[in-house]
Amino acid sequence: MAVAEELHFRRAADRLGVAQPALSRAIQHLEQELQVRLFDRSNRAVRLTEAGAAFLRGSHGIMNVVDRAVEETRQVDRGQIGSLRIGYTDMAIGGVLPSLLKTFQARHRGIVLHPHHDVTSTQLHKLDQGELDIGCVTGPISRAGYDQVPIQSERLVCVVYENHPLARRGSIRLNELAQEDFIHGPTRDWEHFFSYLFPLCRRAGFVPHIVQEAYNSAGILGLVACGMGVTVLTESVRNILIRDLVILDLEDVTERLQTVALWKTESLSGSKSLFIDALRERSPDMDLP
Amino acid sequence: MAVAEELHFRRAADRLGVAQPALSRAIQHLEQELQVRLFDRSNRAVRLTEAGAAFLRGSHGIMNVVDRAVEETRQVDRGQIGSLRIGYTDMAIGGVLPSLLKTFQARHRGIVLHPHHDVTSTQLHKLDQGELDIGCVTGPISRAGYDQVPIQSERLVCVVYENHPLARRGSIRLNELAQEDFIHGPTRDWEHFFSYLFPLCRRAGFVPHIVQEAYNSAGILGLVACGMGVTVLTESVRNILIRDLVILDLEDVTERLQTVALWKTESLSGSKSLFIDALRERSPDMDLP
DNA sequence: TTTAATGATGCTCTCCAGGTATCAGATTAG
DNA sequence: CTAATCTGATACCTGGAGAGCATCATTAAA
Repeated sequence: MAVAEELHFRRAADRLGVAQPALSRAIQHLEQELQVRLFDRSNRAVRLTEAGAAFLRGSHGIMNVVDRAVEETRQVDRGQIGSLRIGYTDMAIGGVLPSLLKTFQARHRGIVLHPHHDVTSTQLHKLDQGELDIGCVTGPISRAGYDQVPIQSERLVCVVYENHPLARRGSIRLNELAQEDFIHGPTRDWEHFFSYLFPLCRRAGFVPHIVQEAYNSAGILGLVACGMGVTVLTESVRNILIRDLVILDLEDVTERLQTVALWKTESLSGSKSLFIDALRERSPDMDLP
Repeated sequence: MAVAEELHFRRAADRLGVAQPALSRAIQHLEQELQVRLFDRSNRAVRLTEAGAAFLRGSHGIMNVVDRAVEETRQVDRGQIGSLRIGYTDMAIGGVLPSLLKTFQARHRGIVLHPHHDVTSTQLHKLDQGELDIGCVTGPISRAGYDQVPIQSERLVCVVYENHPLARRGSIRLNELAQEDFIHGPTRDWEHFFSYLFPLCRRAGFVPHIVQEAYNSAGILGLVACGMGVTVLTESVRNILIRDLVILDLEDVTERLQTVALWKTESLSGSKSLFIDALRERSPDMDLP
């Protein structure tokens, strides 16, 4: 490229910081390898052949592609560009996660976020399989080879329909629900949530009488609104405004449902650690039991 | 790329035909130069980092661009692709040149032809300046550093309007035009053509009485059709059918107007010599005086 | 505990790229 | 017409990058 631009071996060699003979031979080797004459050179003048001009264009292209590849690699390494597959539960997406994703996205335009809605157990499986980079699950989780950061901690609340006898109370105690019909999520999928809720009910002296299982939070709330029963969910449901529903605090339940971000300790890539940094920054004081 | 595909240094080294330590160090050097870790390698497993995956994609791109640059360069060298700037005169474009360009184009799809309409003197100038690759001019031309091939040789004919006294004759002698009004092209530009015609008239005993100059062949024929005068052109005007015009042979003019293709002897590129080969093939027996 | 597998490291040697000096051909100066 | 100058090519030599061999270090499997 230097010779093509200077059309003068000595000047090109000066520009490249090598001696002129070295450059002459370099060009000779190149021509030999390509089996194409790139320069017409008499003792007095150097000119590009047509093929040489074509190769000059090609060389510019090569330099561009190489530079871009290197630059992109470095950016990926620094996490400036990349992609993250992030799992989330109903609680996570109903709580802090949306604003968290939004601010992260605004700060790191080059990172493409791929959110996946899955319950905790599915997310754990996908993390194992490498199908997710970060899971946002009901925790805390202690799992070999995984690290976690808490992202939210919610009280439980009771949701009833507007005409329910308890609807005007504002807050109740958990044992007041002993005789109520419960609507809840699918037992198999929501095991992590139930493993929180059921011990609390047992402590309050009853086993919840589940009359209906819905497929997800929205379904549960819909069934509650129809008057088919009540439910206990996390306080993030306050963010969802639904007519005919009333949310009641549970006075005697101080336990909080943790939602944690979870990732394989190994293979901490640039974008992943940037995301985790953002999580840590957001909840510096929140600590796990 | 081999390591990234095999995820195994020894196998990759085998594939590349080098020893494993050499490959290990090559990767180390690459990582050092990029300042980016491309592989996570324990003693038991090799995996691409995210940056490594990015660089693998980049490398594929680089290989493609390099291969394409080399291939394109070779094709240009062989003349399989390229571009040719070809000048032509009214006579050339009225005669064999169109079919010549057409067959050449059909045979060499990769070569882009750029025709430029110019009179002989302009073409010569542009050839000197390197603004044309091949000129098709009124010849023969003897010019240092240039080669030529004849592409057509035409008789002169007289063109008159339909009601002209000579119109029914079919053929005439040149001196019968002694008293006629002549229409002709611009004296300055058509010097090459005039340098043929005027000596013939002088030999026939008269100096043509030019009453009107048009800008080009079409203009001349238009003025002739209007009855403003007659003209002498080459027989290629037979290819242009214009109402109200009659073409007469000139019995006593055996001289022929040569049109030749002309190019700088030096810098014979692939596509240029292919074009010249095609010209030579087309007129193998036509010889210049 | 031993064995096998696998990447990293140390050492040696080769050979290619680069440097210096010079040649060969062409243009310019006087 | 000769000398000077310019410019790319060639001859020869040297140093260092890179290749191979032997071996180490670590880990998983037997």
